[in-house]
Amino acid sequence: MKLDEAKKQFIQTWGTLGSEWGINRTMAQVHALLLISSGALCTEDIMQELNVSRGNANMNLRELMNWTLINKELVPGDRKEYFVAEKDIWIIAKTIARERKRREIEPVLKVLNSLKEIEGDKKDKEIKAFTETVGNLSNFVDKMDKSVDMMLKADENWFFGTILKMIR
Amino acid sequence: MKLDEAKKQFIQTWGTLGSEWGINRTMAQVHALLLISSGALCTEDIMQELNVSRGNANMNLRELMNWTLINKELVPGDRKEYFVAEKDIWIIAKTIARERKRREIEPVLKVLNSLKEIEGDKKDKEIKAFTETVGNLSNFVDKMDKSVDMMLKADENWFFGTILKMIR
DNA sequence: TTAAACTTTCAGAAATAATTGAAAGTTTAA
DNA sequence: TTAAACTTTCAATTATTTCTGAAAGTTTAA
Repeated sequence: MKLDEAKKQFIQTWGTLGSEWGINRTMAQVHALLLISSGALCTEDIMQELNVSRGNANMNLRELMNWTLINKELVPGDRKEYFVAEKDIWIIAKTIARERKRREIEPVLKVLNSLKEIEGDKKDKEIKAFTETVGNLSNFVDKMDKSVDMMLKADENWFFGTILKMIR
Repeated sequence: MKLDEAKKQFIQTWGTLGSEWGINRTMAQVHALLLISSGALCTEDIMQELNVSRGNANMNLRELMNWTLINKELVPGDRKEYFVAEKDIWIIAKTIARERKRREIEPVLKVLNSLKEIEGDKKDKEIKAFTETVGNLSNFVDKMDKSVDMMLKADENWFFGTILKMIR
């Protein structure tokens, strides 16, 4: 396969995966493009490669910076801003895990905890069913949260080494 | 807090989390409702509790059955179909992991593997950057995939026990 | 049979999310 | 200063996803 065709497919695939996981398709595509580029790209490059408007490119670049998945890079003697993606997949994975934990898991955990105490007869089966599910879920999400913390501190080889030798 | 208010909040929270993770909000809400109900509910119940149309309720119930997160339950002497959710959180987590792996991770892995071989000069820096990122990513996704397989075979206590004692 | 009870379908409507592009804002070199 | 080079904003538009509800389809009891 030719490089250009392969790039297109990669960008397309990554965009689709992103949107299946609740991430704006273009943001995922910009990320994909920067991931496979050898050097830094400017807004203009991204507009051309992905056929998107300046506003769209700018917005998603900013968002990727919020996620700390890309960085600005200055080219001496050039006023334009250039962007590079972090290329280390383990660092990328940890960054995404950290952000989603912060934005999504932690708020849910707070709500779940606040729902543990319900007024009324503790023998009532509706109250029992609710309390039990919320309790189990909160317990589970808490363990997930702690597992993510663990992963965030871990070294890649040690992490997968330990996980993968668990069974085989 | 009163049960009714707590139920509302739970359903709302779960719906929001679902849509952040690329799952239809209503599907997540129907699931939430069934998770905290003590008995089986029929389509009518769901339409009322969530204020959704018959078509919407039906569609999302079917989808939840596809995911095997809920089951039909027959009530003797009643022609209506009733639905119950699996309540064991570990089983739910494994079901979701298994489905997302099958629907999303595996297809991506196939594409990544097909993109490893690129025509052209292997010294060219564009080709090098592409091949390296795709290689690393494919390697990483593969390990993720195997980790999910491991989790799918594991017992909850052993799984979290092992993970959580890794650091602390 | 048949008709009531129930489930499914799907075209159109509504809601939500993403995108455009031109104007406003900012920075920099001279 | 100032004007060219660049970035950001945002109202309006477009695209995508979800939902509705009536009609069609199916099952069952009598």
